[in-house]
Amino acid sequence: MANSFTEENYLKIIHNLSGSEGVEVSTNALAEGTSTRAASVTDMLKKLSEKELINYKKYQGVTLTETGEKLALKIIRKHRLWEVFLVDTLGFGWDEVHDIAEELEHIPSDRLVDRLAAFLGNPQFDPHGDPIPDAKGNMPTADYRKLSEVAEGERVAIMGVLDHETPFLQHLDRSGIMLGCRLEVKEINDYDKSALVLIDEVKTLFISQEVSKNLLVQRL
Amino acid sequence: MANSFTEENYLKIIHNLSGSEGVEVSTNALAEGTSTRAASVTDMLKKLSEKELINYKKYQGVTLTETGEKLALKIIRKHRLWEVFLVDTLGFGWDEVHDIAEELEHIPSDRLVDRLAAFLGNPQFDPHGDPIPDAKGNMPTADYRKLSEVAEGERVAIMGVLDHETPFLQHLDRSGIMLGCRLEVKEINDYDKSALVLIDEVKTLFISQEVSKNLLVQRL
DNA sequence: ATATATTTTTAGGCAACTCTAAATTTTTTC
DNA sequence: GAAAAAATTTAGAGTTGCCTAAAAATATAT
Repeated sequence: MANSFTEENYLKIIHNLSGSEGVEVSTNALAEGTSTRAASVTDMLKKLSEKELINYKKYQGVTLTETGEKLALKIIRKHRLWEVFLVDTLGFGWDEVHDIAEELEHIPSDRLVDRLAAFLGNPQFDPHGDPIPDAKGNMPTADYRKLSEVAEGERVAIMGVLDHETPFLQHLDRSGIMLGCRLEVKEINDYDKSALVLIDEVKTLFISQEVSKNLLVQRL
Repeated sequence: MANSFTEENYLKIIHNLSGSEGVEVSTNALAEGTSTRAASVTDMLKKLSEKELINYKKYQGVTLTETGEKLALKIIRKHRLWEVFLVDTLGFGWDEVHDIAEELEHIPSDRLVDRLAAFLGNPQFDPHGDPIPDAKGNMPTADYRKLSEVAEGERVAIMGVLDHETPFLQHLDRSGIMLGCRLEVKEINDYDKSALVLIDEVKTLFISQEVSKNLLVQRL
């Protein structure tokens, strides 16, 4: 009755695609998320459904059951704690840790996770600003806005990113943008919605809407 | 051409059963080591042989090729480094880490291993006293003797264990025996070869031959 | 040196997870 | 509200790693 690496990945991806409201996830979305074919997804959905980890009715998409949700949160907790470890303890860049954490998240010892969390100081957010559920599955709350939704004149701090891909994170690195940076939105260009921002009171920079849509901020 | 979790386990076990002289390992020994049946072992040996990771001739046992040996050492390096991490960094007992390290050893990033080693201070020995190969596969040398081979009157330090199972390690914990302890062999009982030893100049203790055969020591 | 015991391999098969191709259901469009 | 398009499921099959039962090779013993 243990759950395989593959099953765990499905639960995690269903959770991520399902959002906080627990919306139905489609077979095709899962095929894309798992990099497999839709037919393979259907097979796995039957299996997860038999194990009562998901609610599945043919052609209707899936949601996690309570048990499935708990398992998903456990895996997400592990993934994010390992990311903190890789960045804070081992000195990896935030653009390098996703794939390694993807493997580490399936190591199955509860005691390991709890000790790791304690060693790291029970962090609430990972290196990309994503919340880390506690051992009971409670997510720290944090209502962030996208930088693209901030009005001219507002002063905000960068709290997270929505795009976790290496190219985006490296672009931020090259621009000198990192978590915790303080921004003042000086001007928003009417034509392309790019923003002129003052970073940490020292440097001004243009940020395209493409980028600002993927930056999460909090009012200062 | 990547190697699976299972293949890696075979290489590691072949290495461990093969000893430093690279002696042939039998199918049955592998069946025992992998907790599978001999027929399954034969299947896997064919596969590893095709990949040129082992030298295999039917009915003749197997040895590692140079490539196989390098891979095995890499896995052993990872296993032992993770054990150091679990004990030194996370505070696990030396009797608790084997199974977790057994999983962690298959995480595949070279950069991860190197950074982990650096973070731990490039340790040469794991919590059980086993040598940790460096990134090139060189084993630190250490010629230890078994405590059971030490003569009356000698003074030695405990450097490692041969039995890695939880019950043995817990027995040592309860007896107050740990790596680095200094022993003076006061007396060896003729009848059952048990030894009366003085530990760290403060405490005397009887050690059965069963135990002393599994303790590795070095002359002081 | 031959019979017996042991070890190892072959043969055939099962479970997990994947695939392609074809069939079915749902959604969209006119 | 059909017909066309898109999404999903079924059918049949491949790979990996495991199994049992039976056959073949090697080792042991008298």
